[in-house]
Amino acid sequence: MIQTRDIQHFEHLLDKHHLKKTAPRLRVLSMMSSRSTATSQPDLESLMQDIDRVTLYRILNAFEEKGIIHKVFDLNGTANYALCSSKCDEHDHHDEHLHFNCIQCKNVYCLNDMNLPAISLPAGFEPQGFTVYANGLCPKCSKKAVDK
Amino acid sequence: MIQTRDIQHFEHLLDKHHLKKTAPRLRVLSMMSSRSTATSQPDLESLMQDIDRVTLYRILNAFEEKGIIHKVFDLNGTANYALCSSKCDEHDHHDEHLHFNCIQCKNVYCLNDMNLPAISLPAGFEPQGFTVYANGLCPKCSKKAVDK
DNA sequence: CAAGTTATTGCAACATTATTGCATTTAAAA
DNA sequence: TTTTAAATGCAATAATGTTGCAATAACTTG
Repeated sequence: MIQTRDIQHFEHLLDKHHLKKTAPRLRVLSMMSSRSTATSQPDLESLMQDIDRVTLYRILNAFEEKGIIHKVFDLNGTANYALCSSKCDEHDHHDEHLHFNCIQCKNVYCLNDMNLPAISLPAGFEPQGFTVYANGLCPKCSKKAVDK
Repeated sequence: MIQTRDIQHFEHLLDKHHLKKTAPRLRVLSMMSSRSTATSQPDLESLMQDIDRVTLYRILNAFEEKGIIHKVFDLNGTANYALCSSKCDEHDHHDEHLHFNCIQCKNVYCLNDMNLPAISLPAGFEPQGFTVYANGLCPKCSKKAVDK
């Protein structure tokens, strides 16, 4: 459930990034924060049918640009969006966390607090960031598999 | 340059997966093997304009299903395709290698022979595979940056 | 707090990509 | 060679990404 302090947090977030506090934007933020997994653009669209498709598209773009949300691609290449951890901002947008794609329920989990081991690359490559995708069964689905 | 033994290899590959040896399929295989980086669907399309778009689409799907190629998403979420290492097959399709997205030239490199460090997940998650994406500058582009 | 300014929205239109059905063609098998 | 099963190419449609523009809503300033 969305609390008053969440609303205030969202408004602050928009303020911080010089984005106007509009109804569609606040609704997108509260929708995303109410979900434990990343949400695809089509899903967001059907969850908030009264927001225009193009508006949603632009809101997501603006949020991503500002470092408020990040984009994750699932196993089908569909873009999924999730709120960034509070540490991200426009200039230091690090989504170096781990993404988990469940092959059963298709949900995308952002496992923010995992620290990744160092990864070495061949000579010449100069990495600026890493993203790790794991696929398999999420806790819910692996539990179901055992229960059967 | 494509050698006779490559053609034979491709034909064998199709045979092995019970796919008919057709001209478009062989052309797609030789095109992909001639490129050091993964190739996007739009690029493949313009490289082989006389192959129908739908045919290309279906060829790529069939190849991926059989474990002949794998799909990599670049920073824009566009699918890029590359030949799998010879060890992949239908039942053991492990593309647990490292993908490198160059932010300059946009090329996608498949760094097959890197072994990834073990990655641990929260309790309940049962991973079946990992894919690591690094983004940054590839050897060519980082060299150019220094030269300037 | 009213008026002006600017960002944002929603609509229409268009571009690109993904996907399906079907008739025709081609490769492999008999 | 004939048969048959798969693959191709075309047409059509669906889904998604993107732009321009007029109307609207949010912020700013006097």
